[in-house]
Amino acid sequence: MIDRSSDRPLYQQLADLLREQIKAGELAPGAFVPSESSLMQEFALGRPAVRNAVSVLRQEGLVVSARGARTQVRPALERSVVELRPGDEVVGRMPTDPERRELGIDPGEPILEVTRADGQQQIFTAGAHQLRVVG
Amino acid sequence: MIDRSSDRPLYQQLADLLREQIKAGELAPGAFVPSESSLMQEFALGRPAVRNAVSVLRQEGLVVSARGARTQVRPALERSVVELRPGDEVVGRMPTDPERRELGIDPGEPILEVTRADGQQQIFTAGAHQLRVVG
DNA sequence: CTTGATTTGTACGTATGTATT
DNA sequence: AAATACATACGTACAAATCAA
Repeated sequence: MIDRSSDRPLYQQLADLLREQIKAGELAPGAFVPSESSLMQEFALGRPAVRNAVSVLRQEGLVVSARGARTQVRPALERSVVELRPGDEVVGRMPTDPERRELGIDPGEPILEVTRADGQQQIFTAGAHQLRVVG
Repeated sequence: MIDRSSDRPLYQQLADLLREQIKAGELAPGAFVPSESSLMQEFALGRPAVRNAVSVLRQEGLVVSARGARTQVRPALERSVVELRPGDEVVGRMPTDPERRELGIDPGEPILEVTRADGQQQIFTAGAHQLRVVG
C-alpha cells in the first residue's frame, strides 16, 4: 500500500489511500477514521506522517477532528440556498483562525463573501450554503 | 510577545502575531516572512511550534511557502471577473490535493464551482476570480 | 459518579533530503 | 560550490478531552 521508494511523500500516500476510501464510500459520512495508533501500526509509519496525512484531509474538508474524540468523515450537510440578484458580487476565501472561532467554522471550510448591489456584505460558510442566481 | 502561561497554544500565538503584522501592512504582500530559525530564536520556540504557526497562515491563504525558498506574504492577485446569469449556481469548497496539483492551485486556496443554467460546470480558483451577477 | 483507557492536541528534539539563493 | 531554507520523517513526552466500564 505504502511505497517507501516512491517520490510521493509517505503522508501524501496515506492521505491518498484514505481519500479514495472516502470517495468510494468505504468510509461513509459520519464513519470513524482509524485512530492514529491504528494507522501507525497498519502502515508502519511514525506519528508525524500519520498526523500529517489526516491533516491534509482536514484541510480538504473531508474529515473533522476533535481532541479526545475519534476523527470522522465529515457528514455532507444540507445547503441552504442563498439568492443572488443582478449587481451582487461574490468572492471566496479561507477564514482566518479568529474568524473561524468567532463564527464556529470547521477547519477546511471556506467562506463566501457576498456583496449586495446596495453595498451590504454577507458572509456564508461554503459547506452549508449554495448560491443561486435569480432573475 | 509569547505568553507561555496562556491557554492559547504557542503556535497560535505566533500565528496571531504574524497575521497582525500582515494585516497591518508591516509584512507587505510579497515581503519575506522571517525564516523558521529566526522565529525559533526570536520567540524561543521549537521547530514544531514555528512550523505549525506558519502552517496556519498558509492554510488561511496569507503566505506561500516553497522548498528552498523563503516564505513570503501572498501578493494580492488581480481578480478576473466571472459573469453569473439567472439559473446559475455556485458552491465553494477546498480542492483535494490531486486537484490542487493538477490545476496548479496554492495551498489555502478554495475553489468556486459554478454550474450554469444549461448544466455545464466550471471551476475557478477563489483567489483569482470574482463573481458578478449580470441581468 | 468516578476511574481508567483511549484519542487527539501541543511541544520538544533530531536527522536527512531537496530546492533555492 | 556552499550556504540557506523549507519539507519530510523519525522519536518522545505530557496535556486535555472524550468515552466506556
